[in-house]
Amino acid sequence: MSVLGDATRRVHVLSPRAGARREEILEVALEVISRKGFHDTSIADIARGARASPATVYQYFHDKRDILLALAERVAKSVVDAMDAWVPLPHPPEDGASDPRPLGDQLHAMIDSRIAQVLAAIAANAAATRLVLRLVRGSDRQVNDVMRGIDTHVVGVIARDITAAVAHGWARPCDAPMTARFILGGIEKLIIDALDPEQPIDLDLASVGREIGALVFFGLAQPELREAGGHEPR
Amino acid sequence: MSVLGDATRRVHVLSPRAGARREEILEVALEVISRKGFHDTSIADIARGARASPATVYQYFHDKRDILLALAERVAKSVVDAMDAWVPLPHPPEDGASDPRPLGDQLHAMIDSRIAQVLAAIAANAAATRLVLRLVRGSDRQVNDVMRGIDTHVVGVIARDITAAVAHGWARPCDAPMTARFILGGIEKLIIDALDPEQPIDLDLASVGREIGALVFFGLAQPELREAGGHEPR
Amino acid sequence: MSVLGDATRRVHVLSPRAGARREEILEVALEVISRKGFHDTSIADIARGARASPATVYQYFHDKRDILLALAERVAKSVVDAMDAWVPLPHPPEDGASDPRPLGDQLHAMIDSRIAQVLAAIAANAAATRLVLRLVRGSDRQVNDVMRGIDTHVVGVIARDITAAVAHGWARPCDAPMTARFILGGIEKLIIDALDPEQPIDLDLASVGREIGALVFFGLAQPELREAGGHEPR
Amino acid sequence: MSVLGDATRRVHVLSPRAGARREEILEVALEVISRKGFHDTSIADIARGARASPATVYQYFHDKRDILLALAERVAKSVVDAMDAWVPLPHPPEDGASDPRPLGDQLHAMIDSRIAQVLAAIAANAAATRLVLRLVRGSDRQVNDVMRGIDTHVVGVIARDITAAVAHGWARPCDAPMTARFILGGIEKLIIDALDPEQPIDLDLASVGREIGALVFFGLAQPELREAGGHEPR
DNA sequence: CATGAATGAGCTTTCATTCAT
DNA sequence: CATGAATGAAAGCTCATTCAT
Repeated sequence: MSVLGDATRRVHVLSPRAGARREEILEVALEVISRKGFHDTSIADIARGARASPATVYQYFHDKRDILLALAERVAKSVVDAMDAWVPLPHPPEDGASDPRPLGDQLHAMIDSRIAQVLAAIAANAAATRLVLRLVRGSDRQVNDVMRGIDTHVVGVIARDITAAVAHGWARPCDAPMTARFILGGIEKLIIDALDPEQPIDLDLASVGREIGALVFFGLAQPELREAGGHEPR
Repeated sequence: MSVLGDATRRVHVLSPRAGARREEILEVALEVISRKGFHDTSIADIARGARASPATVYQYFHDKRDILLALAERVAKSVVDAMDAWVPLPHPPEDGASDPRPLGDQLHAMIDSRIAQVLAAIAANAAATRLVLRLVRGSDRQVNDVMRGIDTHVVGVIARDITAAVAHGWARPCDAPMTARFILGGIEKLIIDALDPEQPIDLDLASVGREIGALVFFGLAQPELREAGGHEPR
Repeated sequence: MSVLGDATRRVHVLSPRAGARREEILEVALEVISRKGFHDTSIADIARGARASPATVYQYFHDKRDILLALAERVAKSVVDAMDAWVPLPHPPEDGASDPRPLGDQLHAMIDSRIAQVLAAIAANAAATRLVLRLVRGSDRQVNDVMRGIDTHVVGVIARDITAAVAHGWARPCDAPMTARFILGGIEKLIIDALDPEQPIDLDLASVGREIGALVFFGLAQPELREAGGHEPR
Repeated sequence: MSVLGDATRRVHVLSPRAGARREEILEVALEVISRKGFHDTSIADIARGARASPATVYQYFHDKRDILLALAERVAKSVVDAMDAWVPLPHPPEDGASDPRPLGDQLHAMIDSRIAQVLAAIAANAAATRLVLRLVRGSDRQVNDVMRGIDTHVVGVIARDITAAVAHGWARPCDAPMTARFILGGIEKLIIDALDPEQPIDLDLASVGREIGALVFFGLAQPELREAGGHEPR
């Protein structure tokens, strides 16, 4: 059920030094592979980047594929950690207040903030994100599984938010997982563009958050909350 | 400005017979590459599929890359054609009517139908779609350009719809291109899943269209149209 | 049951030219491998010997191991053919004669001639023999099987001779397969020496035949035949 | 003239502790190499078996080849020792007796006993034997020399026996070295089969000794001794 | 136009061996 | 004395690409 594959495959427990070296190589691999793609990256490329010989790389990884897998698992772990961190957020906003307007505003603000958080996290890990977006539906079974795992996890968290909102009467009933997937896909698409090295559209994260937030808010909120939500988000 | 690269690269003007052979090879290439990926597909694979020798393939394509490019352009052309066909749709719905309710319904229905059209087109060209989704941000410059071209075109058409709707006062003001891109990304994500050969979620196109249509309608429609749009779309 | 593996593994039916090239490469491989051993022979070595590039070698053989296997099968075939050729020999010598002496002589002569034939055949195929003797109990399963097949076949033919001789009352009863194996081993040992490139004992085939022939004759013949068999063999 | 290479090559004089470690490593090496073959055994394999690191192995052996050489010399020493132990046996059997029958019997029994001894020794050192039989005509000059040395020594001992038997008038005149080599080869062949891990023919050492003993006895004994030798050997 | 044959270039991978700690 | 770490060197293998027929 875990998104991460078991790491017990690693030959031995690595000494601290060796662990650091391994990490270093992974860092380089992430950078190069996310830039050139897996197939166009040779072990020599990675070794060169880590100022080591190809043979050295093979002391830390069993395979070329093993590097990719380690990378995928690493990214998966960081994504899962990040998501788990913001899970507790959706507490019922201001139950004491009777005025519906603030509620709508609060909901809208909450959505905006979520989206902004995702965008910020992604912007901070451009290489990893690029890797993930390149790896989508690659040809390696195990890596695919890890990637699907990330996806499932993120979708799950978003869907849970939506389900909660529906349960609270804030959002209209809908197919939460499908909607979550749609929203995630939309966000990813915008990010792919922002990360495109050829055409660096200087994506203004704040405005993206506002636009998408509005779409999602109005698209999902119950009528009585909608009227209030249009003003001054964030 | 054209999405398609110029075809003057083609070695010679091909005789009708030869043109057919070329098409045949492309057909095979599309099938194999969309299934195994570009790097894991060898010229021999393609030649074998076309019951020809590798050398023969080189009489129709200059490069391995050239095959991919031709494929991309082919797909681009078909996408553009498809999009151009449904562009004329967004005529102002029932200008004569003064009742805002039908207008909301009509808008909602229109959105649903658009989405359904896209989904249907994609479902009918699974191989091409898989290819496109695998090719996203590949490492080849020219192919990238073509892919971006497709994207830009589709986004443009959607954005034009949105802009029109805003102009007509049906939709609230928004960043049309960004919103269009978001919507396209969402749809693509759902499709990626549906096409995943490992986990063939039998995607019910009708229900997808309804869900996404609702989200988009409520997300974009002006308040006075919204109340009416919730019923019986399609 | 056949000593030879099935040759259906070969990718396609080879054109005459290609068949010749393949044969040529095998020839070189036989020479080099029998001289340097399998592990110390690189594909480059073989390619060089055949005035081709390593890649060319791979057009005719799937593997490095495949070359060895083809070689083993080739040798197996030639050995089997050779053995089958002399099988018909052991017809009952001179049934009409009542004098036991000529019978002993004839038997002894027959044995000598058999041994001489084997030695001659081996001497004529020094490289193949060296290969076989180096390959004994190698680490490849399939090659091992082929080698064992050769062995079994040769032992079987010799054992049949012995069994026949026992049935005719010429030889004393004995464990024919074990005896056959012992004789074969003895002959092989002498050959190994003769082929040793370091210490080329100029093995006089005639004298070897006489010595071993005598040992075998006296070792197996029935008492009444023995007395006669000591003179003028061959 | 010694079968053993000179041991002066050893890097330093080893302390008793170190000598034991070296022995331990050799033990492991013998086991692994005899099982997998020299080329398919890595230093890491040996080190792992000895619970040491590859670097440690290099403190006891100069080379990978050096291990093999040490192993060969070790085996050579043990073989020579074993042979030397049974050399004194062929004392003239019962000179006082005038009856030729017991003499034939005794000779036959002696031969059987010799063969049985060899077989027993080999059965007790399966690994070493397997190693020797795999090493036959390998590609290393020095190792080859050692192996040839073993061979020469064993052949020499057997040949001396034969020569003595001829001198005593027990055996018919023959080419003793060649005959000795033939006999040794025959025995080796039977052993190779018995040790084949794929096809473990449960070789009954007693019956092998009897069969081969009879063949050798009848094959070599003078006519007047033969008649007597057929009964109850051993 | 088709293709059998050949290959240069390059890649992944292994392993004996060294050396600073 | 032991070893973790590093690597030079080489091997096997693949494949896009060319060319004479």
